[in-house]
Parts: sequence; C-alpha cells; structure tokens
Amino acid sequence: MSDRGDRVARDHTVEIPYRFEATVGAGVVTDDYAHLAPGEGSGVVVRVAGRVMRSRPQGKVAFAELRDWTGAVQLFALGQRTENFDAFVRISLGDWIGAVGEVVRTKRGELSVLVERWVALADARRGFGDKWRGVNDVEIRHRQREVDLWANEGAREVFIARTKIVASLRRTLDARNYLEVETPILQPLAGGANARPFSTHYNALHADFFLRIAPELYLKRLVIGGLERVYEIGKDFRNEGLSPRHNPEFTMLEAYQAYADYLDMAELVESLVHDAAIAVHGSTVISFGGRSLDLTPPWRRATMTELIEEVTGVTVALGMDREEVAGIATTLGVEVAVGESTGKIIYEIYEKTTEAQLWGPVHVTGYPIEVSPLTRVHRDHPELVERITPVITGREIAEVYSELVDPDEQRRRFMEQARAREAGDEEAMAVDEDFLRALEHGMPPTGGIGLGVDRLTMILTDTANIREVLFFPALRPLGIHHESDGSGADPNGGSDRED
RNA sequence: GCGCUCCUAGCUCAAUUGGCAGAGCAACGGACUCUUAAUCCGCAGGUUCUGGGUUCAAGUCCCAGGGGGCGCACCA
Repeated sequence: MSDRGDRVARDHTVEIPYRFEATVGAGVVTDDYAHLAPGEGSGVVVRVAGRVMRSRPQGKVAFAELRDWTGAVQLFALGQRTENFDAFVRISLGDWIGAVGEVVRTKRGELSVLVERWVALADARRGFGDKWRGVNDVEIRHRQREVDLWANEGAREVFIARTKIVASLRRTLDARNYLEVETPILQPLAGGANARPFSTHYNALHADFFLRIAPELYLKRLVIGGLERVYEIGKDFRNEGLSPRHNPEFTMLEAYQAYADYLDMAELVESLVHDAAIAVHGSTVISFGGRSLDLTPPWRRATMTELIEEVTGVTVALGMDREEVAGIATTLGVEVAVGESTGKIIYEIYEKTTEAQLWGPVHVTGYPIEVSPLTRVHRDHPELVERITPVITGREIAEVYSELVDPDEQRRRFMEQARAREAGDEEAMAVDEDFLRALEHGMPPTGGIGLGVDRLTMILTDTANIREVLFFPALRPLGIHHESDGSGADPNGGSDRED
C-alpha cells in the first residue's frame, strides 16, 4: 500500500491548497485550440486541474496527460521554464494537480499546456490498474467504482447518459403539466406490487416498517386528493434475488393521470422513451447488442396469444377449454398449477416461451385479472384487465394500466390477495385499509404507468447488466468485522457520533 | 436457495492433461531537451482466495468454506 515511496504531494504536504480555480476544462482546451499549428503558441494562459493519468518524463522536458471530467490535455514541462520541475518529473500516475500555463501545440503536434507553475492537489497512494487495459475485474469495478471511473475509458459515459435520461423523463412529464411529488419510502404496509419487502423497525413508534416496494397506493391517494397528474422518480426496494436484470434497490418512475386510460398512458410511455432516446442519441434508431433497434413511435400493440403464436407456432385462446390450454402448456414445458384459469395459463406460457424473444418495442396486452390486483377490468373482456406491458429487447420496461378505482372491487381483490397470502404466497398483497378508505372518497378514471429507469438506461446505453448502470450495485459484503477487534472498523464510529 | 463456472504480483494475463510460479504495465533506482501505451539500463515484488486431503511431487486433482460471473427460481 505504501509501496509508492515519497511522492510529489507528500513532499509538499503542508502546501496542499484548500482550493484551486481552474479556468477551463481539459477537454475544452483541446477543442478550443484545435486550430493551433505545431510549434505555435496561443498567448493565452489557462489554469487546469485533474488527475495525471500518464507521465513521460524525458530528461529536461516532461510530458503528462491531465484528465478531468471534460476530457484530457497534455501538460508540457520544461526544465528551464517550469517551476519545481524536478518534482514535476516525479508526479505519480493518479496524482491530482493544478497547472497554470500557456496553451501551445508542441513541435510534434500535441496540444498542450506549457506549464509555468503547478501545485499538487492530492497524492494517489494506489494505482489505477493497467494503463492500457484498465481494470477488467468486474468485482473491483463494482466494489470500487471510483477506480473503474478512472481506470476505464468511457466508464463514465453510461452514467452521464443515465443522468440525461432521468432529466429527459422529468422534462417530458413537466411539459405535460405533471407535478413531481415524493411519497414515503418507509411504509407500515408495503403495497402496490407483488414482492417481498425489506423490513425495519421504527423505535419511536414501536412499530415495524417496510421499505416500499412501490409508491403506487400513495400516488393514487394524491390523485383522489385532486392532484390530477402526479409522478415520482425514486428507489423501490424488493427483497428478492439478484440477476443481470434485478437489483434489490432500483429506480422506478410512476405516473398517474386523472381522466386517462391505459391507451393514453401507453402513448405517454412511447413519448418518454422517444424523448430519452433523442436526449442520449439524437435518434430513435439505436443499436443494442449489435442489433438495430427502432424505438420510433407508435409501437406495435399485440395480445399475448398473438405473440405466443408468432414465437411458438402454437395457437391458444381465452375461449378454449381450460384443459386443452393446460395440455398445450405442458407440451411447451410450462408447468400448470391446479386452479389456474385459462387466462393465467396463457400468461404463464407467454412469460416462459415468448417474452424474451420479443425484440422491437411492442405493447403486450391480454393480462388475466388475477395477476393484476390493482387494475381495472377490461371494458370488453371481463376475464382480462386493461394492462399493457411495453417490451423492448425481451425485457419489460414498463407497466401501463387503467387503474382500478372502485372501492368495493378493490376490497374484493385485496381479499383474494389475502387468501393467497394465507395459502403461502409471501408476495401477495396485504389489505390496505387506508387506501380503501381513500378510494371511498371517489377516484376518477385514472391511467397509470410504472417505468423501470434502470432498464430504460440499459436499453439506451447498450448494456446487458443492470450493475453497469448502477454506481454501486448490491454485492455481498466482504470482511465483516465482529465486535471488539480493536481495528476501529466499527461502521458506527466512536462515541462522538452519538447524539 | 439450487446448478455450472471462475479466483495466480497493485493491474492485465501466462504456466506443456500433476514436475523449479513467469511476462507486460504499474511501483522503486538511474539515463534521456518534443514524448504519444515513449525508449533504454537496473531493482524489487507471491500463504497461486482460505482450510483440509490424495501424491515422491498440487496453481493444476478431491472435499469444505469465502467471493465473483452465468443459469434456474422470484420479480421490474
């Protein structure tokens, strides 16, 4: 760890300044002075700051690459001109420095800052991996993202894209007069989805609480309260397994619009994805996994029976005899549980055989009522609900509903969930009396969406693993210290932190 | 939780179907007045994830544990 010996910053520890004013970004310099000819000086003195990621001392001249978050520029030091040149030569890869000098182009054609003065800003005691190949070890990249961000060219791009996407989502909704709101993350009942929650304890109330699995029920209460268009972007938490598409905490966008139905909301999803694609790529035709992907609205709409037939060649229909559909499911290798309705079996077939094969954007409809306890019955098919799942690259990226607004029907659905829960389904919903009381005040027809922000980011950044779009994905903790090991590893710190 | 698979120097990777644990980069010491993954000389660096076992001999084979990846299950 201390194998790097005496470094520049350590030589000048007492002189590390409290601030350094950079007048221009490193990448901006290379853009703004691209016109300089080899050997030409600009006459302009700039101040730049960043990390030294390459160093090429060469006797009485020295070169270094200074990188900041705008890009990189070469520093050019001369023994006869640069202050403290001997120390400049000893700068270690990864050290932060600030430099002042004229923008020039070297005789060999590299745009540079000809360093007059410079100051050490931080010392890098640890390296940043192979300077050419970076760090490939995904465990290091995820556990020590700060290393990944420096070691791997382009590692920041996906996160910058993510920020643009989230900003675009807000812009699109704000332009439609939606109100952004925040609702509780700590909830006495974890409702709004079928999932196992993380639980915690509220000492002051002597009550167990749960981290939300969805904000849905609270947002609907705001619609009942007269906030006709609301949305929330935030973390949901689900106590479930990890996978390339699942992290226990993930970012969800939920939006609700009074007087709208699921078709209106499907159009909203198309607009959100369209605008985000434009924000990141300037186009709705992008590439994913080496394959072209056209996100241009409007998207195709299809029922799951249609899609099953396209993918498997097998015909199933709601009107068919249950035993016949069950037999087809078994033939396709899909298990059928006793008591499952025809619609539920078709849904199972779709999930197991078809969904992952769908590439282009498609709005999938035809969801059976029993898998959608918060959704309004389909206006033409009483065994279905008005629900659309937009699927892109085989992944569900959103859910779209005509929301269930009838308090009596909602209570019946909750009771069905409660029965399932008693039968052992740990993910079935609990009866939420606060929500039911709210519905009894009258909820207008309302459309709702839930959109997975991480998954949208994956699609728009050509990323196959959700961990790549999260700065700090969930990982098993390492090196857990037990009490009194004397190393000061107590994460709660000393007694001075207690108040 | 189950299955498969991976773990070698700080990083990136080698090591002949079990036979002396290596290279490049980084680090460290030095040379060099226009480098571009600079070059050159020198030097150091290892409980091969951990613990057992088989064997004359284990990075390599077996067992257990830890961590990662993928798949299944659950889900978005």
